[in-house]
Amino acid sequence: MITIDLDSKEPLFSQLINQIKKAVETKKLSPGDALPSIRQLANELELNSKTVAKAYSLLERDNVIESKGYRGTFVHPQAPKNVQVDINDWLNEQMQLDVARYRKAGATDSEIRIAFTNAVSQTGN
Amino acid sequence: MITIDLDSKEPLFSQLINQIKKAVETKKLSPGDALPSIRQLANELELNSKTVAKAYSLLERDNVIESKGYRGTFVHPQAPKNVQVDINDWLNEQMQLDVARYRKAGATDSEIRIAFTNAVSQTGN
DNA sequence: ATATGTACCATCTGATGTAAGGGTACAAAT
DNA sequence: ATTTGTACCCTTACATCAGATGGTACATAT
Repeated sequence: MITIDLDSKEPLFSQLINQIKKAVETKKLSPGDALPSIRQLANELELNSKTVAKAYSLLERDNVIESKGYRGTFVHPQAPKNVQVDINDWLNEQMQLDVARYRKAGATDSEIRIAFTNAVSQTGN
Repeated sequence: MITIDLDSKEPLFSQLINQIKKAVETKKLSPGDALPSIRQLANELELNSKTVAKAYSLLERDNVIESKGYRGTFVHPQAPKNVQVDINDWLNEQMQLDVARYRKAGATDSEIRIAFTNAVSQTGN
């Protein structure tokens, strides 16, 4: 059902995310459907469980799937809506605008990078 | 007049910038004063000319000094005003706000970093 | 016991960026 | 000829991060 291309430039966890999202779009996965457990899927695809866990946690953040602890992981009730929304698309747009703003103010790319590193690492996440 | 600490964590070009700015603040340097040429200063401080050139070009961008080509480099007429304005202060403030905005939207620090790298490197400088 | 998600610890590889140095060359002036 | 700023080329050392993997452990359930 899910295939992984080890030679792709696309990261493994990202391939997982996109394939699950596509499965929801194409109705191969419906709200409430159970997903394979992290360790199961990792075993089938011969991936590390941490890689699958990363994909799952990001999918859960975007409300595409729902973790129910010891009961397993399921497709989120609003998954069909939420697969359309990609936070990274929004993020890339905003970032382009912000960087353009910094450059227009005369900042060097190097200075912008340093300020960015400060903002991300200084302010705890 | 200018001293460089090779063991400081502060980059050499940055030490140069700050010392020249301070010299303007404390009136040791006045508008119109000639600065040592890039190669001269590099020789005196035993630095690479590229390092001094970097400091000078950043100081010129901030209108603290003024390059007059073959005639040399001079303190900018509005230097006393402009040494007060540090673009990096503004940059750090803005960046903090923007990153906070991204995080509030649910973005991972890793995703934020990737989007940032895209925005800076994809869009030509 | 076994399985669930989750949270830590750690390591490694590859990519990228900064800071700094070194070289070479140019036009425009003295 | 020499000096000015400036613009390229390339290299080195160092740091950080992404991606991925491995191990261990936990509470909560069946």
